[in-house]
Amino acid sequence: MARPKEFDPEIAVDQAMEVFWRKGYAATTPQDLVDALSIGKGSLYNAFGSKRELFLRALRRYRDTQTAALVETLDRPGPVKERVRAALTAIAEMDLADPDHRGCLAMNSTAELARTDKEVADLSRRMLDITEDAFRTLIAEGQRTGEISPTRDPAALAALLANTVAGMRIVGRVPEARDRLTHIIDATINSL
Amino acid sequence: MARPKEFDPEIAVDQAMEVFWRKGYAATTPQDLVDALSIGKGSLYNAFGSKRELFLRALRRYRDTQTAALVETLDRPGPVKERVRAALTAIAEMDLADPDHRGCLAMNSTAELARTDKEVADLSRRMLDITEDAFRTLIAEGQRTGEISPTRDPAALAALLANTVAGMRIVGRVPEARDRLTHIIDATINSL
DNA sequence: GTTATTTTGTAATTCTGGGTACAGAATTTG
DNA sequence: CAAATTCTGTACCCAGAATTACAAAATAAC
Repeated sequence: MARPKEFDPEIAVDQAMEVFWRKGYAATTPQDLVDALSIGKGSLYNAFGSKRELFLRALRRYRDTQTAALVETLDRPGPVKERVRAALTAIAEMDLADPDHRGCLAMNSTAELARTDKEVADLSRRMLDITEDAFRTLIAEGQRTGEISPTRDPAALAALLANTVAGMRIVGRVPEARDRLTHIIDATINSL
Repeated sequence: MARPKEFDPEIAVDQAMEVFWRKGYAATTPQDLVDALSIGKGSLYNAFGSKRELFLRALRRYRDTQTAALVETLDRPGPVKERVRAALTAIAEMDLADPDHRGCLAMNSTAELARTDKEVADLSRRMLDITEDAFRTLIAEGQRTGEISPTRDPAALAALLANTVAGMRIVGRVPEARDRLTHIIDATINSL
């Protein structure tokens, strides 16, 4: 109906996500975004309205891709405990391999903004819910196959595993985290 | 030797800690600090040099008081598992009772600053180390008394417990955390 | 009581963050 | 092609952040 955009908003959101992930919300300036997305300020504000709106889009995108990746890993065939280990190991390796030590955008945002921004808080809650659901389903399967004791409460165990993931993503940001993360994974698997 | 300070720097650091804890580092302005400490800007900068230096003093103080409180709880008499439960419950209740949902200053600061501020990152690592040590000692005691299986690796289990605490303090900040935290504690105790 | 020293409060000061205004360019529709 | 509409880039704007400057005040030492 009129002049078309010269950039792809979806790609732009992805790029914005990287910036927010690396620097945090408050520390990211409009100029950082303009530089990273390679568009003008006019286009930025025309397309996304405000820094916060763009941030929320980026955070939603992050949640969706991350939870999908976790569910995908947990859904692969094999013994249940091995699948849990694979998922935790993937997360640990991801954090350790990242030279920027960005951790998890959602947990970082929770720490930074959950108190004042309800929308961010709800987004994080949703992400934890999805993570817990995925673990609960897996644990129930493990109890059917006999890999996990039927006396354990799947809901509680799932909450614990989701919490372990959340913790790892913060702990993975402090220096010399490798041994810590390895210990956490080993002890977790031995606790199932 | 000259004019004495009209305020107690120790108390001022405590008050600054409260502000940083509530608002985060970047979101705290010198004006916020001046208001909370009830001193002038001149005094603030004369006494502490810069916002960052004051923040680091506050963070150190936080680490010291928090770790001391945890160690104190874990050192109380009673069965080992009950002591772990008491410590986790105390943390959960603290987070749930706080109307501001501030979580843990050290973990919040890690999420916000660990990537760029080595001093903050090292401080957080130290706090995790102390926490882990306290749990490890307790677990060793549990293995001596037979409360905890001797086949388990105390170091790994301690890392897991410290990580559980770290996770809880983030997770406790999202809405409707009570059930989640209760589940986490129950599953943790059942995993020992 | 004078001097030296440190603290205090107020008033600048500088810089940046987040955003707006606007003129011109690129489209679609008819 | 004209009209209507939406995008783009540049320039501008204003508030507030973090600090500094400085004069006046309070004290200790002599």
